[in-house]
Amino acid sequence: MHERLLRSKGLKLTPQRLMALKAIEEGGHIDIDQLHDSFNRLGMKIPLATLYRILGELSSVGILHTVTLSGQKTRYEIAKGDHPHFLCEQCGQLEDLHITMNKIASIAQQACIHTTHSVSIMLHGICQNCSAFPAIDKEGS
Amino acid sequence: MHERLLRSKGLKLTPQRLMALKAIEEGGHIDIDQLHDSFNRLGMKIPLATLYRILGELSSVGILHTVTLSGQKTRYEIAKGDHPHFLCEQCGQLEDLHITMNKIASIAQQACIHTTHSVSIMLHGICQNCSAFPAIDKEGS
DNA sequence: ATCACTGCAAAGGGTTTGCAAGTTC
DNA sequence: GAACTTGCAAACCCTTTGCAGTGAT
Repeated sequence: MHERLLRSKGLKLTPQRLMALKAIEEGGHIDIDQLHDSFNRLGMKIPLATLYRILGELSSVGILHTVTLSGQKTRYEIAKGDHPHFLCEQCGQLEDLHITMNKIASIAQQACIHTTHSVSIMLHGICQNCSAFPAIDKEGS
Repeated sequence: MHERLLRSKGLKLTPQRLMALKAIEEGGHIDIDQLHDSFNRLGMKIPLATLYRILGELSSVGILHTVTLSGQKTRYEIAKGDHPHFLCEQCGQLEDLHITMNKIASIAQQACIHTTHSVSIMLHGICQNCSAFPAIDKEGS
């Protein structure tokens, strides 16, 4: 399945690439360090430099999509079309919002005289989990 | 005017801060290098480190707003409430879109079960100027 | 005069690159 | 076997920080 993806882009199948795709698929929206940890947990040593290269390639061919966040590490997700995200300001978790971008884009487009190719929308707030347990510090003190 | 802003935040009036605010106000959405150039053009030498510090302070007290872009330098604008932006993929210019965020946010919110504090919306496309002169390369070859 | 701010230089962190060795097809 | 990919180390940003000197109130 990921094999098809890679082949379709003319990329060779390597364990590193397959593992990266698997981890990102399972992890949802993860940054490079979380990805690196996924490798380590399975005993697969991989240099960050290689991960950066893999993530860059997969992004540039459109297999991955990057979410750039102010002051935070870039998150990666399997590309599945534009959609809004919700970022929890407390725990940093990123969630997909299930709404077609068309609605939003069409409204934004009303104010925009240019040709729009894509729209990125990020909501910032506090997620349900953090609302329920506001004092819990994930990072540990 | 900028004097009031700084005073209201308990910040001292310095030529560097006033100049930064003036340049950002005039420049619209500029990055730190463009800001640095503004200083240089007027013969004001200033280290980047100081600019970073000034921009960080003014942002943290809410006088400035930062726009984080994937793969590009952060842009700064005078904070004037949330609003969508349009980023030209060709020339990189950033424009304000004049539409209330409420409309967009309310639609996005329909898909979002969490409390939302802010919304950032970025449209990506080709601006009018670049559509008219697609071959012109601002950077020079 | 005091506290805040700037300038300078050096450190820091994330990301990229060159090249040799190892893999995939 | 040819082309691509990985691993390693070093280089490269951009950004932050420590500290002494300067400036604002």
